[in-house]
Amino acid sequence: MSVGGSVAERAGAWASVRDRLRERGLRWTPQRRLMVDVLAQTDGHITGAELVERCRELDPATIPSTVYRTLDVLEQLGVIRHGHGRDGREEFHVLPQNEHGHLFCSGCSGSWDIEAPEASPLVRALRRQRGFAVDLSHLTVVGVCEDCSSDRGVARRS
Amino acid sequence: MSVGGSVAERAGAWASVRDRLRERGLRWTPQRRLMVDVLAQTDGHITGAELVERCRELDPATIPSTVYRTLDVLEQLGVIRHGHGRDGREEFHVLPQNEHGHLFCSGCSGSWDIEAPEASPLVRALRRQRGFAVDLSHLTVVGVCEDCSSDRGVARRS
DNA sequence: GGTGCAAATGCAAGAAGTCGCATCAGCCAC
DNA sequence: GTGGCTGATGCGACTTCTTGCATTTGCACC
Repeated sequence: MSVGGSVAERAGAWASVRDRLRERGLRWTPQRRLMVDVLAQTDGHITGAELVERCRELDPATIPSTVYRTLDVLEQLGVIRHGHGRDGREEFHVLPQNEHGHLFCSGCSGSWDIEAPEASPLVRALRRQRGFAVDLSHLTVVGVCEDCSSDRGVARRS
Repeated sequence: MSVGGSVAERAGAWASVRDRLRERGLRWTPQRRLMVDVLAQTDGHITGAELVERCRELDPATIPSTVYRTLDVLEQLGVIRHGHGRDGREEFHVLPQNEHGHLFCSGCSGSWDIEAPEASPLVRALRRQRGFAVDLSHLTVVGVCEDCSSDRGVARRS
């Protein structure tokens, strides 16, 4: 499920999608090929709506429900991982190498990654006290960043 | 912004909404009165859709956009606070006394509260390292609970 | 009790998904 | 190369909000 970091390894991960689908009795269709092409050119994050739009640029016949269903399948293969952004909308991490969460500022709408070491106090505490295994890629922490709190307490919708 | 915990204090908090609105030049309308009535009978959490439905039971003429707009206003008064549930849908904490976050299990869809002490390792770390002020009421941690991880790794949509 | 202005409402259209179902088409076996 | 099984697609309807705009109405002032 973990995928390497070099350009070649990333390309390999995408190239293997076709075979990984077939191994599971799933199919390699033109629509899925298009989506994989688009995702292979994407770094970091993408929302469902953005992906639909980019696919439509290449093939205007793209249907949203197909895109969302294929995203579910690709998530099962581990090549993407979904989370929820600051407004609760779905967001996908492409080729999640190092699982990470997100920090959102409700003042300036800024966004930062939270790497595993930074989250580990919480992750460890929850595991120890509740036996709960946190899905870090799914973690979104909302609050106010340093810059915004020194400005003033703007409380925008998040 | 913080509201007491006894029944009388809670009732008082709701009763004061009318005057708190007027103080700000805002209005007390039949629609808002209805919503406050419904919320006053609500413990803990409610989603926007649930609230719309309950209001409609009492007044079938209830319009969703009015409800959502009023929720924004009530949040500014501090009597509710919004967050995002496991599926990213909006969820409101009614009369937030002790700010808390949520833990969701993607296996069994179970939900637990995270109180401040439990989250404090993360909150403190982010404040110290980044000057970031976490909004705890907005925190939703997704993962797999003890029971589900001992069963097997069911990976349902979250 | 009336008047006027700004706030709220109602309505309609739109965004972002989600779901059920009939049809289509990969792909495995022959 | 063909056929058939089953997974995938396309489509339409629905959910949950969100936003713009015309109309209504609360309420402060006279």
